[in-house]
Amino acid sequence: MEKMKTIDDKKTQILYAAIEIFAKEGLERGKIADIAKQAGIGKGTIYEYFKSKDEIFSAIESLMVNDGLAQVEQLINSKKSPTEKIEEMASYNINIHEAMGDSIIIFAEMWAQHSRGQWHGHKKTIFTDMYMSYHNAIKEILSNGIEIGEFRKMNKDGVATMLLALIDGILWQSVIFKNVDSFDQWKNEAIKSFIKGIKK
Amino acid sequence: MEKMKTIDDKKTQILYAAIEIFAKEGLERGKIADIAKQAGIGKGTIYEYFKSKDEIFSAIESLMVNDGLAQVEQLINSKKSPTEKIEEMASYNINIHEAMGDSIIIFAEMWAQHSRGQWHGHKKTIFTDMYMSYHNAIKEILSNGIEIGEFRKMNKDGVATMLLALIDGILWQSVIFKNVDSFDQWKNEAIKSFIKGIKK
DNA sequence: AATTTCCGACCGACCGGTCGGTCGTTTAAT
DNA sequence: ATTAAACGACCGACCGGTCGGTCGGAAATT
Repeated sequence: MEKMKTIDDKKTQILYAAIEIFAKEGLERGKIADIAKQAGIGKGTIYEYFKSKDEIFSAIESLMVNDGLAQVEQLINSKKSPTEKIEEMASYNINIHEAMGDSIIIFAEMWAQHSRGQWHGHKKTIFTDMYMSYHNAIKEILSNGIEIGEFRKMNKDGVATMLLALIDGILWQSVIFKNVDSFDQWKNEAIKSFIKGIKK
Repeated sequence: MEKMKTIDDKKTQILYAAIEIFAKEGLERGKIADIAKQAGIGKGTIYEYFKSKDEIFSAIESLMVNDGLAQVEQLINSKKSPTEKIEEMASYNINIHEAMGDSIIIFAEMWAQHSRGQWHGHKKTIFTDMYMSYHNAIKEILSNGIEIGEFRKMNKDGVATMLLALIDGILWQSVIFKNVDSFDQWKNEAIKSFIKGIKK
């Protein structure tokens, strides 16, 4: 177990180095040698823990996806009102870059990889699964809100898609216009408008 | 002049081949040799018309960006009501993939490239300019709508950001879940909700 | 009209640099 | 002393870009 832990730590160390490099350079231009340097280890060592570059990338995806899903689950099971839940989910996800710092850009890489993959008819990915989970979580909140009369009747799939779209889109714009200081204000207006759009 | 036309046609021919290849493989994995093959010409010939792979990519961006901006300008100057303008803009942009077919994925590539570019502190790109244009166009429509009492008072930057985010996000989800047949329904619900959120 | 010269679009074999992955050796741990 | 972990020089596949040569047709010459 102690040994297991050591291995996990090293894997994590490599993973975080890889996140930084891939975010900065992209999957193709980010070199294994760079990751090794960033992690402060030798290049060969990386291959003691991962079979290939692709495996590293997949591991990063799992890491991030699982983080997000854990957050959602926690939120779903909390005692807040539907409106608060929606607000919180949007706010949390839009602010995710505060927690991730600049490495947030790695999501762009993931998007590019997976949209290409989906398009090629590859099997469903962990990434699309994540979207489905989010989508369903939101639907659940909406159903609940409608039930207790907090929200109007609506096409729940449409609205769930909309909220996810909103979260993603705002996040991306914050990446591109990263020096916009009134971002918080924008974000709040967006969430407020969204809530107004679904209120009874 | 006749010669000029020939050159333009060849450039266009290469560009469309490149769009197909880059959409399918990404900027890094899409090989010049593949583009040549797709265009039905020799590899060397490509370099008669473009200086480098990057230049081809830039040309593709200009092509797409300019198309979008022309659309926006036309819409802005039309005689429709602000509400209709908003609806139409959202609808047009969300449906853009109908016009572009599979090549829509090249936008993912553009996103990835530019967010990375921003990170590296590159100068503003044609891509960010495009966003600003859209943003300002939406603000103008909103201002007008508020003036004539069709929309409530709001933080226009926030709402413009929100609408752009929404458009992008929905578009992307349609790419990832491309086999969703109720997409139109979702789209309409999203637009309807948005409008309700900004009505007076 | 026939013939020669000239042109430049087109081509793809080739070159040089790059980088993922390997492996024999060194170092550390037990 | 034995085993496990770490290492980085090395290999070779790969690919963007180059360049000398080809060839069809236009212009010049006869």
